[in-house]
Amino acid sequence: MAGTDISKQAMMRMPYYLRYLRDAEASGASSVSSTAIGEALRLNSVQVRKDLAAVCSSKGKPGSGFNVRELISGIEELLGYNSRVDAVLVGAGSLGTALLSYKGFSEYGMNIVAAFDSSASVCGRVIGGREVLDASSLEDFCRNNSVHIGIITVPADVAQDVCSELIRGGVKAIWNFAPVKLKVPDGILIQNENLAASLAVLSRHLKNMSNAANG
Amino acid sequence: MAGTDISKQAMMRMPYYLRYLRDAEASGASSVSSTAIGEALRLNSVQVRKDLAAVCSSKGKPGSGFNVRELISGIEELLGYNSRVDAVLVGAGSLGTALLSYKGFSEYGMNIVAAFDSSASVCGRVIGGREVLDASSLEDFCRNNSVHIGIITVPADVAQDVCSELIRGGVKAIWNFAPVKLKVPDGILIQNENLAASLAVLSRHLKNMSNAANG
DNA sequence: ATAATATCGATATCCGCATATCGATAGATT
DNA sequence: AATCTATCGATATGCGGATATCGATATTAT
Repeated sequence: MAGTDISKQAMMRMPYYLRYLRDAEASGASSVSSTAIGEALRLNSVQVRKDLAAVCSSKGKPGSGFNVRELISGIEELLGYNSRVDAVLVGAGSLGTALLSYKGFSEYGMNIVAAFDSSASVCGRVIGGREVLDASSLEDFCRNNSVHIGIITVPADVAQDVCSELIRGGVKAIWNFAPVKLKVPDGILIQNENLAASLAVLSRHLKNMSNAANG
Repeated sequence: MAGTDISKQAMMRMPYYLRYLRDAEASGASSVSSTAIGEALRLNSVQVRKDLAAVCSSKGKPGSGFNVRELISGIEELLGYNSRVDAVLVGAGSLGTALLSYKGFSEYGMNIVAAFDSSASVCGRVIGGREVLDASSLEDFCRNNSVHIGIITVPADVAQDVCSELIRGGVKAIWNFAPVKLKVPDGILIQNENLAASLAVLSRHLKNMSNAANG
């Protein structure tokens, strides 16, 4: 079945393809070549073909390329943009508040149904249209509402506890913004979104540049 | 010189090491073994040694391990947590506002000195203690203030324009939150922080799980 | 109809990074 | 002091993903 055999890396390129294809369709294109996509996205055309081949049964035709509409449908289907997945967010600090206020997630098929925090001063407040609930009810909430995605935006030292609680509540995939490696049983996915790590890469680049400049 | 020969992947693991080491130091440990680190962080001990060897001149000693304090200093130095790097943020929408409000960056040595937006309704507003400036002054601001890091949180369709402008202003590294592949000349680093891509990975996992369950 | 061009899919190669192996050395134990 | 154990660094192996090559096929032009 589609999806299983797609590498994580390829999956992460899908949103880029999708955006390009939507633009192309808006420009009136009905078919597009892997060469053109590759050029626009700075990807090898072979890689583009390989990625797209895994998306949907729609084959590319020599001479013309791929059918834009079919690819768009295929990728949207693959990414789940047409369906809705519920998620909970834990940790209504500055980053958590940020994500709660962000309007873009619904476009990606994700719906944050509830937010949690352990601090009494935050509980009860409404952020991004959702009331912040007490963290003690987290596990039950997940179980009762069949929530399978958890977003962790708590401080590092409590991230593991929150993680374990989410899993006990039935969560299968966790988006972790805390700068710690979480320990989870097999079958649970952790997707780390480590801002510190990204900054490290930026920092390395600047350092290398100044080193190169100064000898 | 330290830093150049460290892979991007290794660099991204550094914040995890640092956190672990700080915890260890707080617990009174003066030395720590690669085995212990690897176990805590779910990393191969060989990889840990290789990463740490690249950090600082401090060698690990057989029998006891690495000196905690020296490692911490080395990593902090490597990551630039002791120095200050100025950055500008472009796009004060919901995500941009989120990042501006986030207090954690200073801890990582990054200082967002100014925010920009093209919308008249947003310019002049104060977010996270910084006034939002008009986007037309972006390039000059970067040049005049020697800003070398740009953060892009604008909609996808204008991200490339903003990117080019940042580069003309002298920016050397860009943290890109827009879901597009930016085209830049050699020597400019783009670090993509694609939330849609992360969600894609979560989505794939859930899909695979339900497929596995339903046959 | 025929030739030229664009594009595809499949196979093979290459590369970076993670992992495994192994001899050497510091510290602990008896 | 002799021996044992933990840990290190260096070298070799393995794997996943990106890239290159090549024959085949569709479209376009003459």
